[in-house]
Amino acid sequence: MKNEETAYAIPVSCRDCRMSTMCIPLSLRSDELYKLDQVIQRGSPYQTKGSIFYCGDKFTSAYAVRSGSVKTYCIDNEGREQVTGFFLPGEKFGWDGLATNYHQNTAVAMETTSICEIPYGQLEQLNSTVPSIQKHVIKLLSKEINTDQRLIALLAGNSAHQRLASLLLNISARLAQQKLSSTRFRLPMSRGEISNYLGMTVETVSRAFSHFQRQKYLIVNKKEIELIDKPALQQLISNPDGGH
Amino acid sequence: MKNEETAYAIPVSCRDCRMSTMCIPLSLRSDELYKLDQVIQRGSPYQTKGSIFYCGDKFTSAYAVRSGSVKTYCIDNEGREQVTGFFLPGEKFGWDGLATNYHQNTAVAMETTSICEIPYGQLEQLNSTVPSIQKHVIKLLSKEINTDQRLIALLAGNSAHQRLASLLLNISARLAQQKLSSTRFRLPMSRGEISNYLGMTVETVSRAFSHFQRQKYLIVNKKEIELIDKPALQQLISNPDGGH
DNA sequence: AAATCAAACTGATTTAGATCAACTCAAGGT
DNA sequence: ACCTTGAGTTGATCTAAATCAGTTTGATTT
Repeated sequence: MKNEETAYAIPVSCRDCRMSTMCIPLSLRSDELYKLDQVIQRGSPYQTKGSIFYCGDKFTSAYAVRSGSVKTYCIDNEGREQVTGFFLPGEKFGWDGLATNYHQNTAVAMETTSICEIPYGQLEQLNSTVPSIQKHVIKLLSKEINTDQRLIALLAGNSAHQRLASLLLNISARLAQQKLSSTRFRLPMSRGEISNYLGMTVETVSRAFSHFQRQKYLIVNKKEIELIDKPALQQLISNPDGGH
Repeated sequence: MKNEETAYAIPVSCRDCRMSTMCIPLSLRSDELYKLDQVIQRGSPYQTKGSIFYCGDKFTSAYAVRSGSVKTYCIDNEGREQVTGFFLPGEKFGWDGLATNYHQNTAVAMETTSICEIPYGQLEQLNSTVPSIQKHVIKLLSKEINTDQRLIALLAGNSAHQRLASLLLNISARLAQQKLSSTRFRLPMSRGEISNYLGMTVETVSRAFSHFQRQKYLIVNKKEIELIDKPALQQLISNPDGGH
């Protein structure tokens, strides 16, 4: 195991978890937190490419990333994989199965990853004693809708360069929320995963990175990224002639 | 007013509404239905291009289409409109504001349209006496996530022809759910709205329609559509060489 | 009925990005 | 150390769809 930073002891309670400042517990009182704690399961870490759940599995739990990262993807009509989301530490995923009771996506760890599992049935029972939880679930779902709709807008109306710039700034902002560096980071996903997510080819992603580097917007070395001119990237997205 | 079919009396209760078979009331007992009825507001119809709510409005209600049709759109970074959804009779919309308490979209009637308004605050209060309602809301949100993710997959991995074919078959299926003809129908949205939604230009939409007609997949006359070879359209989506 | 205006269609041309094809580089495996 | 393998980059070519430029149609106004 090479990812030293993920090989730490599994926290025994939400209170000890460094994610707690942006996780569900945020909105809970101490006694409520205790009840949630009893319900959340903390398994051993997933290896790279390890599946957390498969498309078609019965929906029993939602999940939160504690460390590492996860992608979700679905298989469209004739067999092609379509990446639907990337999830970084502190982010929740797996709610897609709630409507049908079966997961509509497969979730896979993109690196060594620790996960909190939130069994939904037990969460629902908690609802009677901790009503704020269901509200929280609704907020999470609604947030997911907002995220998806932003992606729809990105895909429908933007050029390849704009899409990649958006993704990079988006990841940067999400890392900032976790108090991690928003200018220097390691992309957990491969070029292929990026291209699939953004609806383009690997070659175009690669050329876009090279172009950004030539323009001195960033420095890229494989998955290592250093953003050196965020305003320029921002400008690229919102302003000029990139979209249709 | 030329749309005779929409100018009927406003139902006074969910029980009398022809949509009730696929609306929220579906899962309610008689006494629960009565309580819901007290809460839902039925205003006078909206005219074409009339706004139901604006992006940025405080979120107070979700909505259901009783007759007519609605589009939702948001404004992206620099001013461009992006259509995020089309809603047909029986379909619910407006949940997008739940996470932030402010609507992230503007909703506009695409023709003369009657709407049920579901005040969310009152719905939440109902929750204590009719717990199944909150479950229903969660299902609706989750369904919206599934819809959005299917659109993401469509936009990310499919050609212009495939996108249009998908939209047509999707609308066809949704009309079928309402016991309306799934082969002959009138599209409520303009070519411009379709092109925006599907991330292409009006010209490409128009040419795709012409192409489908030449291939005898359908007959198109402005907004009137008759699907004559659904299997061929289906084939086009799932099978051949359309995507990247 | 003529004039106006917007939506839709069609053709010609251009272009962003896909496809095809090498090549480089780093990580394991033997 | 050598071979394999897969991810990533780069170049050359091709094509789907954008853009540009009318034309057609149908609704609305005068």
